[in-house]
Amino acid sequence: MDRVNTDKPRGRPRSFDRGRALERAMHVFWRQGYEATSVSDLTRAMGINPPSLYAAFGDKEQLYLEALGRYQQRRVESMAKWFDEEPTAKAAVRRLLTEAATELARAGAPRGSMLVLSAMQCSSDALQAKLAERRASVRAILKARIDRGLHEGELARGIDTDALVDFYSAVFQGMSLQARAGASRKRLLATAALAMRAWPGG
Amino acid sequence: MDRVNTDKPRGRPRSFDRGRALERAMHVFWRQGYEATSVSDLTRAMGINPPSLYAAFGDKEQLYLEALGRYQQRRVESMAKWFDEEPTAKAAVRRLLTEAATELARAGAPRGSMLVLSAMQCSSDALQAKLAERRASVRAILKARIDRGLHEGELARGIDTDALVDFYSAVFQGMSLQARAGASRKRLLATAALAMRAWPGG
DNA sequence: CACATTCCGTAACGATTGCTACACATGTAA
DNA sequence: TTACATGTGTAGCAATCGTTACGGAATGTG
Repeated sequence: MDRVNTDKPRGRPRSFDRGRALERAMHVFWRQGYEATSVSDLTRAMGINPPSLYAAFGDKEQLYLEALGRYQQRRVESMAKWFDEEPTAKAAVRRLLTEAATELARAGAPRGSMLVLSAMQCSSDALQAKLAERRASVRAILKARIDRGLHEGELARGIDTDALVDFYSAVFQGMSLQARAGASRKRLLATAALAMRAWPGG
Repeated sequence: MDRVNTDKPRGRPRSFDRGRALERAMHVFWRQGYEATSVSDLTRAMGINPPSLYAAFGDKEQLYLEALGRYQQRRVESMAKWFDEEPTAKAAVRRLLTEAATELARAGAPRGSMLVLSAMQCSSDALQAKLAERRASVRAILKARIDRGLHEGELARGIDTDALVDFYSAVFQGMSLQARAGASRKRLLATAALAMRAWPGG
């Protein structure tokens, strides 16, 4: 529903960069979570006043969902690339976890995955339901890659790929929390390496 | 500094059961987190009015810490028992994860570990620091049990027990988040079983 | 120029937040 | 009974919450 400005815009033009403002909002939400971020935190970080925020983004919840959407889009693109580059499901999962170790502990960005952290940083039931959908969509990408390994014969028939997805998702979520608590990239890599020992068939 | 009431109490006696009220507060905090729980949520659940809450527990933060302390104490006691009953470090870790699968998905209680969830449900830096200490103390118990296995020759010399502790902590944290998201006991058990495949030496 | 349209900044709305002043109730001690 | 000490309930504090009404500023169109 976003008009992409092919028509000539009428009225006073917006005096700030919408994308840049969204990026700033994303970082604030990522660092503090939905509930703990106030609209005045947002307006301060975005460099605009409340009416501009509401005109451009709807309300706090819509802004959060759009910010999370931007975060999720990038993560999904990265995952798709990694999964495509790696020849096997096992290598793909290893790649996911090792890249995660670097991303989750990156300096200059909030620690941990915004998507994982969002799970508990908000209490609205309506919002929680939407967040669950988004997490499910990321989970589905991982499951698709592992199932592909199954169909290609990399994994023995009868392997419970849902259980594998649960396990590696849990490891990723745990790494996310540990990154949040200050764990170094090196320690996250060690956890990722141990997790790969659980892959079927060694 | 709590006087244990061996002396005769003077003045009007408290008209509610402090322990029962604390228990109710614990459940509310556990379900909703620190930030998302308002004092009026607490007073409603505890069946008392704000002045009674403040007189008996200090303020919202102290009440949270005391409620979390009660939760933590029980968890620590359980862990100590399990770790003492199991003959090896590997069996102890397996026991921890399988018991966790049951506890985290127990009906009638909030899903997930209150201690794990607390990591991101509050934004005060001062509070975060105290929560980090508590998580560290639980982590230390696990590390002590694994190190015991090392000293008893169960684990090969040179094994990085810190890495093992990181890994199994991450798995526990991930299971906690998945329990929160609705994962069944059965699926949590499957994750626990996969995690045990990463134990050194199979 | 006027006009319509859209955005910006100020300023404030009602609701809720964590917390407490105050008057009264209820207990022990003299 | 009187004095003291403590808890309870009402009622409301200042601050902040998410949100918006309003008037003026900036643009395109006639």
